[in-house]
Amino acid sequence: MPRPSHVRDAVVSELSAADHHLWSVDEVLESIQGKGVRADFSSVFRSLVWAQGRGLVERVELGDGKTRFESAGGHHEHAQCEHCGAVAEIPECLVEEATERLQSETGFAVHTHRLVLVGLCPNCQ
Amino acid sequence: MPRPSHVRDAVVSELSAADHHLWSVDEVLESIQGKGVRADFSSVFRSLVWAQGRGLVERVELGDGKTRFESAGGHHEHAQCEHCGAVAEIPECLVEEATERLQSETGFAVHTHRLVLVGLCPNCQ
DNA sequence: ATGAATGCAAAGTATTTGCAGTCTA
DNA sequence: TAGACTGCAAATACTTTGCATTCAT
Repeated sequence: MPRPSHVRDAVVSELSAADHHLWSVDEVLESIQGKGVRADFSSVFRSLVWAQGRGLVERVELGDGKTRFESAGGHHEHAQCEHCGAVAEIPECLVEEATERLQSETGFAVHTHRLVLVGLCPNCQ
Repeated sequence: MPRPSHVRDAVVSELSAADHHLWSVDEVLESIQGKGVRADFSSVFRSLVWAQGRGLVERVELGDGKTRFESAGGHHEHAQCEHCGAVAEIPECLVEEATERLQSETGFAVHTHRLVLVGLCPNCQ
C-alpha cells in the first residue's frame, strides 16, 4: 500500500499550477523546497518521470542538454533566447499541417515533433 | 605555423562526402579510423567544433542527448525513428514562413530553429 | 510486517578542457 | 625553435539507478 508521497504531490501540483511553464528538475526542486517541502533531486526526478508516465507532464528537450518538463496539455512550441536562455511559449502549432504530406513523402509515420525556435527575446535584442 | 592536420582534413572530408548525413562524434571517429586515419575522440570533436566555427558544418541536436554534425548547406529538417533511431532528411523547411508572424506575436527575433519530427520509419512500422 | 516513497551516494553517458608530446615549417 | 595539431586523461555537467531507510497501512 502506497505511503503518502509528499514529493510527488508537490511536484505535480507545482507544474500544474503554472500552466505550460517549463521546469528543469533543479527548478522544480528549488521551488518546492522554497515552499517548505523536504525533497531530494532524485525524488523530484522520479516524480517527474512518474508523472510523465501517467500523462500528467511532458518532457521537453530544447537541445541545450538540459531536460525540462511542463504540464501536459494542448500542443504548442517554444522559443528560446540564445542570449539569456529565457523560454516563451508559442500557442499555435506550426507543424501539424505538414505531417500528412511528410508521411507520403518520406514514409515516416510522424507521431510527434520537437520544435524550438531560437533567437533573441525582447529584453536581449 | 600550422602543421598538417590529418584529423581535421579527414573529418571535414568525411562530412562533405556524405551530404547532409548526420554524424555523431563517435561515428565520424570510427569512419575515418576505418579508412586508416589515426585519430582520437577529442581530436575529432575539436575538428568538428573548428569546422562549425568556420561554417563548414552544423551542429544538430535531436534531443536524445547526443550531439550530431552534418555538412553545412541548405536548410532542412530531420525526422527520427523513435524505435530504431534512424534519421531521414526532409528537404523543405516547414517553419520559415511562420517566423515573421512569430516575431510580431511574441517579440522574439527568431534567428533559427531546431525541428525534429519523431515517428516510425518505414522499416519499423 | 508489507510495500511503496524517499534520500543519499554511486554509476552512467556524453561533452569539454588541460597539458604535455609531436611534428612541420 | 616556434607554433599548431594530437592524444591521453581528467574534469564537467546531467541524468539515471541501487540500495538501505522510513513510513503509513
